Amino acid sequence: MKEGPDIAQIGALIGDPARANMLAALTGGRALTATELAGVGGITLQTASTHLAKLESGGLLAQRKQGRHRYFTLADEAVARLIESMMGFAAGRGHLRHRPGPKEPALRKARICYDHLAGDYGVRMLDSLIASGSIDAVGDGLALTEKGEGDLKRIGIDVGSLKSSRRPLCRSCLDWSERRAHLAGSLGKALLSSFLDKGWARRTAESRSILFSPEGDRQFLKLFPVDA
Amino acid sequence: MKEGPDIAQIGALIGDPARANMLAALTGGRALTATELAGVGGITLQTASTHLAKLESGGLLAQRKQGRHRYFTLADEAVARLIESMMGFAAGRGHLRHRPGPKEPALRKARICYDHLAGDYGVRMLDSLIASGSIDAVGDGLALTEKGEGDLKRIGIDVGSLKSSRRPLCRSCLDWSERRAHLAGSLGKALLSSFLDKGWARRTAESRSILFSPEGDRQFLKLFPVDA
DNA sequence: TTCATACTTCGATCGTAACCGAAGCATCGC
DNA sequence: GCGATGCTTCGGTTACGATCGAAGTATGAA
Repeated sequence: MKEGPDIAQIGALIGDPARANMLAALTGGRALTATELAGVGGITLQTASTHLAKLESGGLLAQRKQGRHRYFTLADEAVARLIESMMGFAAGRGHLRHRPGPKEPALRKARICYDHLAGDYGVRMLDSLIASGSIDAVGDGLALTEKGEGDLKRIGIDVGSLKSSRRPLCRSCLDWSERRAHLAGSLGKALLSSFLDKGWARRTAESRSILFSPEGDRQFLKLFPVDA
Repeated sequence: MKEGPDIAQIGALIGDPARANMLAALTGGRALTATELAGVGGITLQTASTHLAKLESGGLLAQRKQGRHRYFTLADEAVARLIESMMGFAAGRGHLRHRPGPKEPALRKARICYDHLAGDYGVRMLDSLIASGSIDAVGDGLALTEKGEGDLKRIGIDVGSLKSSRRPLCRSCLDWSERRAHLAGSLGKALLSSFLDKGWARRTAESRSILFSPEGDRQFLKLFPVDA
């Protein structure tokens, strides 16, 4: 009867709409203050405070006080993966808060998923990397090929240093808007960082969407063609 | 604000202890009646009935009426994966309903995880398959090698027919008791089935544990040696 | 020191959902 | 037909937790 991990606790933590909204907002990867999170949760600061305390003691959030602000982030990448996988699941069941129409077109085109690129552009990038033979889709997983390592070095990404990290290089992550996989893992992070560094795109202050500049858009589409 | 899938709904569904227990029980893969599920949930039949109705309308359960019984199963494999991934997550955080000690040794040794083998034996099997070169662990995923295909045929598993299925052949699944990966996917299912068919092991009526016969135990350990 | 901002804690209200007893259907065996 | 079993629906109670106003604490700015 009472065997195994307690799913109900974390289910209940995520099960409150206000808390779920906060967690989803933090999936954007950047640290947010209690006041900001109260905003996305649609609740007052007092209520948010108790919610945040619960989430923290439940191990889902980490906080870092800085001056009189209190910045919250997801506790680690495992939490981010859990939230994303629940999003993918919910999207597949049609549990949408919104009509799935093109209500937030920028968000569907390109957004940040914890630390890597998601949305139409994220899916396109992975498709293109697979089509060009830079990444092998083998079974359920992804693996970088030698050709891919060379190609990436050419656009300024040093795969060697990424390999030394404990975190997997390539990981596939289900995209809730496209319902297809995009590239996560340390390589996914490095690629997004490089786009931002190059000035091709920038993060927005309020939302999780990634805005490409006209020039960045052109470069991105050239670098990751479909039907390659 | 209101963008994306609704995590809170499914979180709330899983967040109730009675419902969580039922879902965890159904992770055992076999269909259970409403009365049985009431038992694992620790509630009366009436209460269970309303819970089950909610889970079904939430898309987590499927039911099949047979005579005057009503059999419930998880709606599909995606639900099973979600539950398992939440279990893995909860175990990693120390959210245990039980002390993590060897309280249920049989369960930790070998149990069913939806339709494949988990626990110490499940992890051992995958380790051994990788060590012998039957399965390649590449990046985040698993892939069957040619050698593996031959080895499996020799113990009576026709990989060809499995390949034709839409379901992935190999998938890695995080084991919550061992905190390491075991083999899921259609191959994981086929392997467990073959053990049961051969009479090496049998499922228990009440729990998710898999009981190996003395002879089956011997054969299994011989077939999947460690330090091979 | 004083005021303002950021946040937490307290206290009280309120709504919802979990729960079970009892009654109502449906199906099976006879 | 009859009773028994498996399950659902109804009604009413209860308990928990989400919520916010108000007051309290901490940090920074003037």
